[in-house]
Amino acid sequence: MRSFGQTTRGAPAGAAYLAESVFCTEIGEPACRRLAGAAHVETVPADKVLWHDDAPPSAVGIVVSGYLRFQRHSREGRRQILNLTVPGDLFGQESEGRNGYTLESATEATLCRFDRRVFDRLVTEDGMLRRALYRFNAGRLERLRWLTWTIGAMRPDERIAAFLLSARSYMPYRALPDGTGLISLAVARRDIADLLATSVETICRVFKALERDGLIRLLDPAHILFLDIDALAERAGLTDGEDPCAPGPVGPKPGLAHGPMTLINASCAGEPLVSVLPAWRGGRPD
Amino acid sequence: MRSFGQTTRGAPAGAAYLAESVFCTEIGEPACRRLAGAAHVETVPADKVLWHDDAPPSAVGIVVSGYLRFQRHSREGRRQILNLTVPGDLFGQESEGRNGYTLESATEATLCRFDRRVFDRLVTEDGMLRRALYRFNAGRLERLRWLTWTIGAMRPDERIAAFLLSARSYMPYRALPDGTGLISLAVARRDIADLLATSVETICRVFKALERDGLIRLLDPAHILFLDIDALAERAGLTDGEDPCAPGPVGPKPGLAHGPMTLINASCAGEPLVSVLPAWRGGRPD
DNA sequence: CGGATCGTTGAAGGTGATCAATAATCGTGG
DNA sequence: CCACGATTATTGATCACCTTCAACGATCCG
Repeated sequence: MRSFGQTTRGAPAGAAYLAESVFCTEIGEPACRRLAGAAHVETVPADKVLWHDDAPPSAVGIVVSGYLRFQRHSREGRRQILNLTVPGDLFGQESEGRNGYTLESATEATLCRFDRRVFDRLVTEDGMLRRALYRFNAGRLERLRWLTWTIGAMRPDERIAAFLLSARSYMPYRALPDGTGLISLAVARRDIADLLATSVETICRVFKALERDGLIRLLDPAHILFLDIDALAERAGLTDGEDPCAPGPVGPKPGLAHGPMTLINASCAGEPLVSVLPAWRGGRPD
Repeated sequence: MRSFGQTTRGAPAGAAYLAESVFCTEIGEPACRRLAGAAHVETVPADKVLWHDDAPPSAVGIVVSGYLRFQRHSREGRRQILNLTVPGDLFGQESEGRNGYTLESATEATLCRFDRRVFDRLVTEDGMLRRALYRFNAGRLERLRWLTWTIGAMRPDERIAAFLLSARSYMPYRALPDGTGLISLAVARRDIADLLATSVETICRVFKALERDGLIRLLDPAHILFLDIDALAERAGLTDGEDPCAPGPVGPKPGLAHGPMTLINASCAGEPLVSVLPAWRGGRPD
């Protein structure tokens, strides 16, 4: 199932993926049909560079599954992730600036790419597509505001709690009947750290602290059971229960617009959860 | 000259301001003329709330002079400024999210406001205006990326040095023939601190440290003389001399599009600079 | 002149990054 | 199947940095 290390290509079969995506319903029937002709599906391994600042942004498309990181490096090796591109998101439009940005895959990812010329021409012709792009950019801006706010005004432990809560809307998450919830952290610690402007060690420690206090339970490095979501929100600094925005899907219905994403297959009732979890095989949540 | 504490209104006289603004050349002749009819100029004192999240965003317009802060407060009193709206910028479009954002004047500011209904109608009708709005949003996003990167990956002293350099393009700045430069910090320490996610004390100390090292000279709290711009860039973490983006004007020619902004009236040659500086009368750079 | 705000300076203390070591897991190859 | 190296997650200890608290001086406004 995992075709690591090499890139699989699928030609216009991408139409199938496209048809059921939120993006397609956003841009309307005609644009979707014309785009489907110029689409092809591609699966890239983790940590693959999609483009950096000098390479022209030949890539436009939507993420079918997996996660991309839009980031910037400093000469001293420091890194800041500015956007986590999640399934359903559009990518390739970020290339406005000529700064040292890089777009990489954070996990193995399946992408539905469009030919850029076709895409650009369609943008000039189709008003509905333009409006959708406008909304996407507005969503990007709002997500970045959330991130900036979180990094600038929150302590690391608050950031991490807030991130966990927000991740419910764009990472495999299953609310269980007893009020708890099971989440699958799709990206590595390092990426979470560089997104939240902290260190992997701090993330570990905060996770353990949250577990000590009975807010979460660490099943394995990639799976966390939320035991007390309200207390978690308390930790995150928001007295109101719900997170406002956070790096989630940018579509019109954030939190619902998952697109093709496999949910965790967990038992429903009081059954021991660990037993139904796939052994953590590094290959991240399936 | 300073009508502090009360708000002065000027009716359609705003057309004059509008005509010479970058914004107007951006949106084209016809849109500009129609907008001028619905424009009126208003001068607000510092620290005036233009809107917060519950109040409908009745305000749309461009900043003629002065600075606005787009910010978010936490319950514990922490604040993060997410955008510094500078002369020439469009404001009032940020209101997408329903989060706890606030738009306030950071200094006394002169605004050219548009009737929102006229503006919205014009947006639906005029494609050139729409394209200009798109560019403005793209610029906003790029500026926020710079801020997020700076806060997340830089140390406080690096942030402050980078901020000083970037401020050259959107605050009163005068390059002097001998290679130095004189800048007028238009906003208070507190605002700089909350923009860069640090404290006013740290800003003071870093300023003093930069002065000790001969990079700058503190003339008075609002005026700084840049003595060694290259070394300043070095401190800012960028080995390349120039700052890439930073919170500057969002127009097509960042750094040049000052619009109506008074420059520092300083002597040109080796004359003592302090003598020509207006005594710092709290009222910020005129 | 008195109150308020802002900027500057000093001291202290906590916090989180950094370094270092161990454990666990995966991929490879035998 | 097992050994091996590489990568990642975890845990511990140390320390520098920066925030916080406090006090003072300067300026503005009444």
